[in-house]
Amino acid sequence: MVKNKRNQILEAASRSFSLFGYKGTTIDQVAKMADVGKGTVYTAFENKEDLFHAVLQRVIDELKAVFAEAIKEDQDGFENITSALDELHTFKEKHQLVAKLADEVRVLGSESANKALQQVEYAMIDLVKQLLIKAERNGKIHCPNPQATAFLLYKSYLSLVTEFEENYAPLEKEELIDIFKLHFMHGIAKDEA
Amino acid sequence: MVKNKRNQILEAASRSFSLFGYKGTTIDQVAKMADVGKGTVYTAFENKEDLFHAVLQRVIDELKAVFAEAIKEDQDGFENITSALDELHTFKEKHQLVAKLADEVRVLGSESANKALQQVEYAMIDLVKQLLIKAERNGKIHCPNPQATAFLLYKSYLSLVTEFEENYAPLEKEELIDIFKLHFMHGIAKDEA
Amino acid sequence: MVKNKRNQILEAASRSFSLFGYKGTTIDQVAKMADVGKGTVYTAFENKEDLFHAVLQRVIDELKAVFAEAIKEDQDGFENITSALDELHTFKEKHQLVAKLADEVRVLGSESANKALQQVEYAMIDLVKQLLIKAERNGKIHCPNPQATAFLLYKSYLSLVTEFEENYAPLEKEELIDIFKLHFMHGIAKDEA
Amino acid sequence: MVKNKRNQILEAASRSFSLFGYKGTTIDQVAKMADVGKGTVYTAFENKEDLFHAVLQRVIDELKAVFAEAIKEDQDGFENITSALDELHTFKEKHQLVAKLADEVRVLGSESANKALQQVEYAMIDLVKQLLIKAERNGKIHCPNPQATAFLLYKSYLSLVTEFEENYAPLEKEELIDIFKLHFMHGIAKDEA
DNA sequence: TATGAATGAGGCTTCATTCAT
DNA sequence: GATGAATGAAGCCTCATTCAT
Repeated sequence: MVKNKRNQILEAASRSFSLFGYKGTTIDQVAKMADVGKGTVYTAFENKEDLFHAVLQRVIDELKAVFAEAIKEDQDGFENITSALDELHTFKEKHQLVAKLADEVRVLGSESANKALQQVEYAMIDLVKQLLIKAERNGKIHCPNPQATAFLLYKSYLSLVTEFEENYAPLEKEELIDIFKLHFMHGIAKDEA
Repeated sequence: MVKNKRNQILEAASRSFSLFGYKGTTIDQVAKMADVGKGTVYTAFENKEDLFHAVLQRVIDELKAVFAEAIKEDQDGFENITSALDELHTFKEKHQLVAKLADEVRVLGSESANKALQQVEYAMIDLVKQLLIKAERNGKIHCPNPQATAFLLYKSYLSLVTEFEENYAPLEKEELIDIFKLHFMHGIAKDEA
Repeated sequence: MVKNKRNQILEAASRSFSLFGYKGTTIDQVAKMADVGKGTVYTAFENKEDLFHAVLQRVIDELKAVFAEAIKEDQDGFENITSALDELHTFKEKHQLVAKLADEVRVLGSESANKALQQVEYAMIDLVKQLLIKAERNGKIHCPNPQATAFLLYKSYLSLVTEFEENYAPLEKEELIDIFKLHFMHGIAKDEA
Repeated sequence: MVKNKRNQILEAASRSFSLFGYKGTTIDQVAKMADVGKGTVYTAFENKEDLFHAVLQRVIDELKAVFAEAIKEDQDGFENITSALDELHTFKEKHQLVAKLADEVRVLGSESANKALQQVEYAMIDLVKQLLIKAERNGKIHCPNPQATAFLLYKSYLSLVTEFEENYAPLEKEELIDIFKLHFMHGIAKDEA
């Protein structure tokens, strides 16, 4: 069962990278967590970086799929940020992993891993951008720099579901959506000068 | 001149940690960049972690000082986000370093370094929070969850001056301020339903 | 063959510790002498001290075994120092190693190694003491301070087979026994024949 | 005061070598204990080994002097082992240092240090040997192998005042003498009283 | 194909020694 | 002459990777 072992390893690596980061993950760890021999890791993957790459790719693919779904369903263009975030939120853990790996990659950054990771981010941010553009065309929002807005939305979401939860307070999904509505949709200024 | 060599090393370490991260930085590297012998690093610092800690502390202290200034000058309470960001922006590089180190620490996190870093973030986010609360009392803004808002403002700022610039486009200070005004002060919704 | 490599290393370490002492022995040395890679040493032993400990333990165990034999065979109680020394002498090299390691341990003494080493010495000296006490009860010898006598016998034996041989003259087994008979038997014998 | 500093260092090194051994003694340690700068050690001594050598030499010289005295006073030839040991015992600490250094030297043994140390031992053992020979000529003792006997006497003395005291029980001078009388005098005396 | 014992490059740290002040 | 900051060789240990079974 080639695929089976490979998946065990991928799963274990995913968990380990997420918990301990790239340098903090040893092949021994992964092998043990996957319940396979150390050598087996090297029959399934070229080397540590290749394994990292594969973990990344899997997350990327899953997230892309979610977004492909999301964009199909959203016909009105960002009208209901609520449901979009709702959808997004079902993959909170995946995003948390992405955030962790992004840290890693920024820090240790083998070029290739970096590229792979940026691919996800680009894809997701670009998707948000498309939604924003559509929404503006529909006259729903005012958004002169959709690139920056999309970037901010995505990054803010990540920050909230990773660090904020960790260091300040856990957030219910409703609170999370409220925060987004407040800040991005409406703004905090009381009387708009 | 004790302080001189120590500062050379601190400076070099700062650059190296910023570029390659904690694990990615070797003492040999630092020594070479500081143009001192490897052993010299160990006359100035107990060990690698101590050096890291010192780099962190220096940034922390500088940032704390900036913020102490900033809060004094802002008498109206967040009225002019413009000038606040302006002030903040003079320390862009320091923040970029903090962001990098924060990644490191989150990933490799020796407890002590982690504590030190959170201290800065707490301090800065708390400071923003105070400004927000004051502004709300003055009726300038509507802000039901100042903690979250402060967190978002700080993190968004960091994201923009680090990753956004790196991956998408460099931002002029004016653009940066515009982005903040647009998103946080006013919001992007055209007619608020 | 796990035990095989482990034994190669143990053997090599034994020789190296014996020749160059603890500090004077490098892991590289041991690895080279054992004809294994440096890393292999660390698959078999936790660290250098652990290796030292293991070497010590092996000698200890061997010597304990010899003594267990010796005491069984001596039914008359130290009557025939000749045969006792004879027996003992078959492990001359081991004792020489113990002496060397004892020097090391006294000098560099990690507590644990020290404990281990004293265990052997205590065991062996105590055994001699028991023999002395038995012999005295049987009226064979006069020995008011068996502790001191046992200590002296053991240490003298060690000195003779290590330093004396090294610095003055090699000793035939018969000479060694003669020396002991002369100095200690005649000294401690109650009725002088 | 050249001699003064040099003596401070010699004194400090003596203590440190005695306490921590050769490898266990750092030049920093010695400098601190001598209350001089580290560099000063190198103005007074060529290098660490030279310092060690000097410490050794000083002990050697002192002990030689004691023995020179001892042999003059003993006109009867080993008749009164009591008074000989008595004399010897006033230099117990020196002997303990010699024992410690001897361990060191055996372990780390630079040839030169080894030679130096053996010189003391040779000198002292030889002196004992002369006494033994004289005593035998006078018909006081029976001693077919004075070399070995002298060696044993000296080593036994050292063992008793170092290890035995440390590990078993402190010895009063009287006890020590009794032990020697018991083991060696009665053993080697021709006519057993 | 799966395994894990074996490997060695590379990193941190210590400390004897030098040299500018 | 005295000093101690600076140095780098050398030692211990980790871990990605290989290879014989």
